[in-house]
Order: sequence, then structure tokens, then C-alpha cells
Amino acid sequence: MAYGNALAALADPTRRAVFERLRTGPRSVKTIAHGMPVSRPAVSQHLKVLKEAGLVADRPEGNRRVYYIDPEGLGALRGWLDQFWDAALAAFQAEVEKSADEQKESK
Amino acid sequence: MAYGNALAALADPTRRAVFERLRTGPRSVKTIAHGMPVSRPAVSQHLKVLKEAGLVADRPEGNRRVYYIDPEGLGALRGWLDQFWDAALAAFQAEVEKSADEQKESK
DNA sequence: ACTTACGGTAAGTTATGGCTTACGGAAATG
DNA sequence: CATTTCCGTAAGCCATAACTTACCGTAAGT
Repeated sequence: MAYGNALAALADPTRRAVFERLRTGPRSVKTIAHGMPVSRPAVSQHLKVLKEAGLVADRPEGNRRVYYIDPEGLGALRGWLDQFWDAALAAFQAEVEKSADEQKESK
Repeated sequence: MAYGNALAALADPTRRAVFERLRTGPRSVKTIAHGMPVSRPAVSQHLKVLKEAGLVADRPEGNRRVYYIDPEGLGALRGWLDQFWDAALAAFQAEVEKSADEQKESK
């Protein structure tokens, strides 16, 4: 269920941009919002969603709040994806062979 | 940019359920829709979105259309996630140590 | 040929969610 | 202690998107 919230959180382009800004390291809200096409409160709301999804965590630093990526949500996503990876490759390979057979038949 | 569409496609719970039904192997639209809380046309619309995101592919089989998972979209997602994984772990570890230092200081 | 099964598309309705402005509180600065 | 900086929350607006029903074409059965 955890990966569901993570997927929903990362679906929005703006929120994903917020998340991607944390890839290089921890940042304050101000520096995250700087240069973004939306207002600072909007960024705060996005951070809240990301936090609830387990994708980011935050720490108070004096006047500011510093956000950073939380591996928990990221790990849940990876685990969910890996469930599909092997099965998907096998199924896809079978389809390729099936279409190759049809090619041969129609000759 | 491909991972963006994939994330958006998998964000919706119903559409994700459709996708997850293909994990065990190829299926027709009818069998996918069977037992779902939404109508069959809704399932068709979800399949269209998944297909445009590169997450599924389809093949005609007589009267029916059989859908199966396409590794392309899945792979794009994995690649994008991996970009964050190492950086996230390192950053998170640094935060843990920082909070441990503060504990020691306040003693 | 008629009928049934299958599935994609169109049109219309409704709920959700992302944005803005306005406000409030807490910590630094002077 | 007044002011400024930083950030979160509330209220309201509006666009998007996930449904529904209705309809259409195509392939299989009888």
C-alpha cells in the first residue's frame, strides 16, 4: 500500500520536480521553491504530500526546515517494481516469439 | 520524460489494479475487467493510457485483444528510480549521524 | 444471414487535486 | 522589543481526469 502513495505523489510533474531537486542533497524550502513556476506555499503543500508518502523527511535547522530524500518510500517503490520485472521480461519474450511464428506461417 | 507518463499512469489505483492483473501473464480485456469495480469501457480507457505510457502492449487474437506488460515503460521507471537510490541512501545516512551528534551534544 | 460476443470510442457528469492569496506562528536580526 | 525571514495552514477557484451510458465495427458461432 505504501507504494501507492509514492506513485501518486510522483505523478504530478511539479511535485516530481520538487523531489528531483533533493537528489543532489538536503535543501531548505526557500531554495527548493527558488526559480519554480509555482508559489512557495504550493511547494510546501507538495512537500507535505511527499512526506506522507515516505519519500522525503525533514529536520528543523534554526529558522528553516531542511528536506531530504527518505529511502523508505523509494525502497517500497523499487520492491514493487521488481515484482514485475522478471515476469514482464518473460512474457514479452514469449510474445516476440509468437509473432515470429505467425510471420513464418503466413509465408 | 517517458517515466513521467508511466508514473502518472500507475498513480490511479484502478488503473494500477488493471496493470497488476497482467503480472501473471497475458489476458483479454474481458478477463481483466471481470470482477472489477468499474465498467468494461473504463478498463479499455485505462488500457489505452497504460499503452501510451509504454507499460503494456496488445495483440489481436481472433475476436479478442490480449494485453501484456511491456518492459519498456517498466525499464524507464527503474532507471529513473536508480538515479536516486544511491544519493538518497548517502544523504539519509548523513542525516542519521547528524541527529546522533545532536543527541550527544545535548547531554 | 442472423445473432451473439468482444472491445474501442464519444459525450456528458462529477469529484478530485493543484494553484493562489491571505493569514499566523516561530526563530533570527537589528 | 520591534522587525524581518522562514514556513506551514486555510479557504476558495478551476481544470483535469475517472467514471457512466450509448453507440459502433468486427469476428465467431448457429
